Parts: sequence; C-alpha cells; structure tokens
Amino acid sequence: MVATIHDVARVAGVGIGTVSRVINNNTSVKPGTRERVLAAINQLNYKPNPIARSMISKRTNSIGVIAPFFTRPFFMEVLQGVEVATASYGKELVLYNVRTDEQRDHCFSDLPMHRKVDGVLILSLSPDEAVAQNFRRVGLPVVLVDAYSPLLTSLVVNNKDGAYQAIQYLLRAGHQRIGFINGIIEGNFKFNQATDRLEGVRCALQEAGLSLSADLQEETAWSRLGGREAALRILTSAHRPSALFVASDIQAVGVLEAAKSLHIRVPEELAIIGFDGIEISELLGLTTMQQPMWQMGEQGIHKLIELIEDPLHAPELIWLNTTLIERATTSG
Amino acid sequence: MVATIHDVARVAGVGIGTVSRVINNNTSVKPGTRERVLAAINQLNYKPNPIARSMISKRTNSIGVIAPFFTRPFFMEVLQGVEVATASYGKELVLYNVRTDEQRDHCFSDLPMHRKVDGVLILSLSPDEAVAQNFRRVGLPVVLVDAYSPLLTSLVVNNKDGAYQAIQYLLRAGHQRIGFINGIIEGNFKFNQATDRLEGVRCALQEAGLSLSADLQEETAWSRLGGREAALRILTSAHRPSALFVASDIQAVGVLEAAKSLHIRVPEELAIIGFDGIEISELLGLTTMQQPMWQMGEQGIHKLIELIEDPLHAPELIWLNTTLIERATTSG
DNA sequence: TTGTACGCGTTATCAA
DNA sequence: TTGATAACGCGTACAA
Repeated sequence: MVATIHDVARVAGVGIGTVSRVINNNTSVKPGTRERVLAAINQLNYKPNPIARSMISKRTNSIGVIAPFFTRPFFMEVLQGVEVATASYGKELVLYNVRTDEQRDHCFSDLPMHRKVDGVLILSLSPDEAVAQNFRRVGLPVVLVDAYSPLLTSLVVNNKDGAYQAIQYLLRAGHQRIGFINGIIEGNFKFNQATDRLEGVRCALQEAGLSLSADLQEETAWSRLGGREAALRILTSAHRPSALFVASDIQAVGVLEAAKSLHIRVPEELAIIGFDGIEISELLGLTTMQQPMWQMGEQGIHKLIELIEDPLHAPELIWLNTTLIERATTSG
Repeated sequence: MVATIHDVARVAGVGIGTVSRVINNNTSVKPGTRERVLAAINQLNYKPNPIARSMISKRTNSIGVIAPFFTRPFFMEVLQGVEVATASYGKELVLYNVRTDEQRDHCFSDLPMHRKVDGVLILSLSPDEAVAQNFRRVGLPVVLVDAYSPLLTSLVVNNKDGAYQAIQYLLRAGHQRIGFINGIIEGNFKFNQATDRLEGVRCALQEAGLSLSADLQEETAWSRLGGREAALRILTSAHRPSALFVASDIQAVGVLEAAKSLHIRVPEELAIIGFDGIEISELLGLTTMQQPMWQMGEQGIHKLIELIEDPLHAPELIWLNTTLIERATTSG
C-alpha cells in the first residue's frame, strides 16, 4: 500500500499535524523534528494525496479547457500556448471537447458545480448571459479566448480590422474585383468572427467606392471542402474576381485546390489571402492574416491564473491584433 | 452554496444513506421515498461531489494521456481517436505533455502514486523495466501506443514491414538507386521506430540484391528542417538517387522543399514516399505509408478501459499495419 | 513548538 | 427498507 500522513507521523514519532506543517512548510517547526519528518517522508516515499487535499482546500490544481473540435488546426495552435503556460504554473490540463450543443451545455452547467478544475478557459464559444451569470455566481474563474461576454474576461481578436487590412492590401495591389468567402455565421452573439470579418470587408470596399456584389460572395462551411465548393462557384461565374479573401486558411486550401483544377494561375490570375496563419498556410505559401494563436492561449492562461488568485477581479476585455503575412499567393 | 447529500436528506426527510442509495440506484428503496429523494435532488439542483466520491471509491473517472510534444501532427491525430473514445465512456481526459526527460520521469513516478487518473495511455514513449514494473506493482492500468514494454499492453505499428513495403513499391516501379532519410534513433528499447524502419529498408534492398550505401542514407531530426538538410546533402551528391523513402511525413515536407530549390522534378526525376499519413501529406499530394493513427488512439483507450475494469488482465501485444497511400510524389 | 480532534462529502457497514 | 456511524486522507483550529 501507499503511505499516508499517519504512517509518516508514526515513523517520525510525531503527530500528523507536525507532518502537515512540514509538508506545507507553514509555521515554525523545530529544525530537529523537521529533519526527522523529512527523513520519514523520504523513507516511505510519501506523497500527499491530492484528492484528500482538494477535499479540504477546494483546489484541484488543474484547469479545464473547453473547445469545440479542438483538433482543428486553429485550436491546436492555441492549445500549444495553453499547455506551455499551464505547465509553467505546475497545473494539470483537463480537456473538454464539445462537438454538440448538448455537450456544450453540459459542460457549462456541470463544470461550475463541483470544482474538478480551479478555472476554465473557453475557446471560440461565447456563453450566453445566463451561463456567464452562473459562472460568476458560483465564483468559478473563467476566461474566454476568441469569444466574448461582457461578464467574463475575454481575449478577442480584432476580426473586423484584420479583414479590413486584408482588403486594403488587395486594393493597394490594384485589385478592383475582389471576392470574399466567409464561414458560416453561427449564433447571434455580439462577438462573431464571421460577422465581424464581413463587416471589415464591406468597410474597406466601401471606402474605395466599391461594393461586395452577390456573385463575389459566399458563405460556406469552415472546411477545405466548403472553401473549394464556394471557390468553384465564384471562379466559374461570368466575370470572375482577380482576388479572393477567405475567412480561414482551411477554406483557403480548398480555394487553392479549386484554382488548380480550373487551371487558374495563382497569384498571376488570382490573388488569395487566408485568415488564421495555421502551419499549413506556411507550407503552401499562402498569404494570410495571422492571428496570434500561441499568444491567445498563453495570455489566456495567465489571465485565468490571475483570476484564480483573485476571483473577484472585474472582467477585462483584451484586444489582440492580426498581422498580414505575405507569401506566394499574392504578388505584393 | 452548493447542496450536499445532507441537505438533500434533510429536505427529503430521510437519512443520507437512503439518498446515497437513490443516487447509485443500489439496492431496494421504497418507491415512495425514492420519489421524495428525487424531488429534493431536483429542488436543490444537487450533484454529487466527484472529489468526495473518489475519496472513497478510488476512482476519478478520468484518464491520463502522456505524450511527448503532443502538438506534433502525428500525436494530434492519435489524440482525436483518444478523445472520441474517452468521451464515449463518459471519462475526462487529462493531458500530460512531456518535453524533457525530467518531465517524463516525473510523470512516470508521480502519476502512479495517488490516482488522479484511473489509467494512463502513453504515446510513443517506452518506459524502462523498472518503471513498467512499478506501474504493475501499484496496479495502475497502463496502455502503450506506438511504444513497447513486455510488461504492459502495447499497441505497436509494424514499422519494419511498413518500410519494407515502401521500398518494395519503389523497386517494383523500377528504381535501382533508392535513398533513405531516417529520424534520429533515440533510446535503446526493443521497439524503436527508427531502428525498425531502417531494418525494413535494409531487408527489402537486400532481397533485391541491393544495399544501402552511406551516401544514400541520412539520419536526421524528425522535423521539416531535418528532412530538408538531409535531402540537400543526398540530392547534391555525385550520383543522386531516383527515389527517396523518408521516415516521416514532416521530414518528407522538407525533402519536397529541397527538391524544389534544386529544381528536381517530382516524381519524374525523384520519387518520394513518406511515413505517417498526417493531414499535410494529403494536401501536398505526398505518397506515404499510412499509420492507423485514429485507430491507435481509439483502440488504445478501449484496451485501457478493459484494463481498468480488470486490472489483473495480462499484458497484450497488438500489432497494427500500415497502408501505402499512392499520391503525386510517385508515379505508380 | 507540538499533538488531538474535527470536518470536508461521500460510500459502506451494520443494526434496527 | 432504512438510519446512524465509521471510514477515506488531509488541513487546521485549539489546547497543551
């Protein structure tokens, strides 16, 4: 069997209170007895039972990450930052992947009840007001990354500005006919990636005296297939664009495939800009609007730890910016 | 505050024992009282405290995954299978990423002590005999995936055969001068990916009356850069090969880059076969020896659950096979 | 400075 | 069928 605090106390010839004090190097313990206790701990290879500990302390020393489809490249890259930061605090990482609304609601309602985790990082999922309220009510620290709630600390990327900059770049390169492939607009939250990117596109075009005509615009699944199909429609229309801005790199990969199958040369006949900056974009030489994914994860955890230390801290709204990475699918 | 079993008992006018019986629908409880208890549970929105539960039951309802650099594409794809299977059993997933030998040893020695997880899945890391012995001694269920120990249930891929098949394929396509870029051989375990793949290569060449000369062989980092540098050396040698077999897709991506920079046409002047079958290989049209990654994760969890149900079950050795996926970097 | 006793929220045992 | 009570392993007042 594995040693308990009682065994240590017995071997060291002290009370369990003293052992506990040594472990948590709390208040003063006479050097001599401390030595004896330490020796006993070593001899028995004693490790405090974390379960029993959290029973008292209400701390689990682990943090939870809720993400939809965390296996998508975007989340994976955020997760890297999350993992490194979490490990740096010596905390464990519990993954909650949600693939359905039901799983999401389950997470949102059950997790706060009994602390299996000390705090939660939520990726790309904006809880509604009731849920956010509940998090605050029970005092569970929560940080939103790539999502927004007025009641919770949120790290958001300036999607509108990112899209705006991408279009401006294309305009400056002389493009007049610019298409836009967006992802599906889900939910009706204030912070919505697709809506914001669309707004940025509209804004930039409008400033240039242009507008986004229906035949140059598609809203499709956030996937390679979605991107390919949308691109096939746009690129086979009567008067095809000379440039496409695509709301995600994954979709942009599909666009590249479509262009190839239609024998449209990139970037000579078609410039392409993606969004996200996932690893694949580099391999394919895709020009993209890069999100600071690693930083989103890392900073999210830092904020979460702050919140765990000080649960009453007021929610913050933190904006992060995107950066255009010029590669082979645009000609500068 | 959040309700406890005592609150429920009080509201329902019964003892806590009865409430516990209702929760675990154990033995007979009179329908009438069961109703009352259920009503109280509902009214108070009571959920049993998982921490207190595992205090008694010694079960945490969560499983741990130990992986080196889990953000590498290979692990990510295994992790997808792991995640789905874990969720299907209603268990939580705790991630232990190890980047250093120190972290690995820490995991191996601490995790077994006090069950923060009911079982552990270890990816691509072969614990030595003492560690494996210790896992068994304390009765912690462990499954190895892409790793091997005679003392632990192991799911291993037939690396030797995979490499053998790849070379055979190239030989059948008429290649006489075949190069091999391997990954670094780490550790000195019985199951070693790099060693086994090298052996498969040697075996196939030998059967064809050929051998692997030094100028056609490189051992380099499991990375894009490693692959690129190795390829540059091999492809600029006096008598360059007409085909390259590469021990991982990641490295093969580097090989593609090298070929491009040297203006060597693929597959006309150089055939390339990778290993792994990660998503990028599909995007780049890379012919590769596909590992059943998803299945490795999924089946690993199934085996682990079996072991958790029956901890004394003898260790099994399960072989998985690879499949050649023909794409654009070979010409059939 | 140190030991004892109590409580954390459950499950399990044992009378009743 | 049910209720009281003893664990589970630890932290911590409180008393010594």
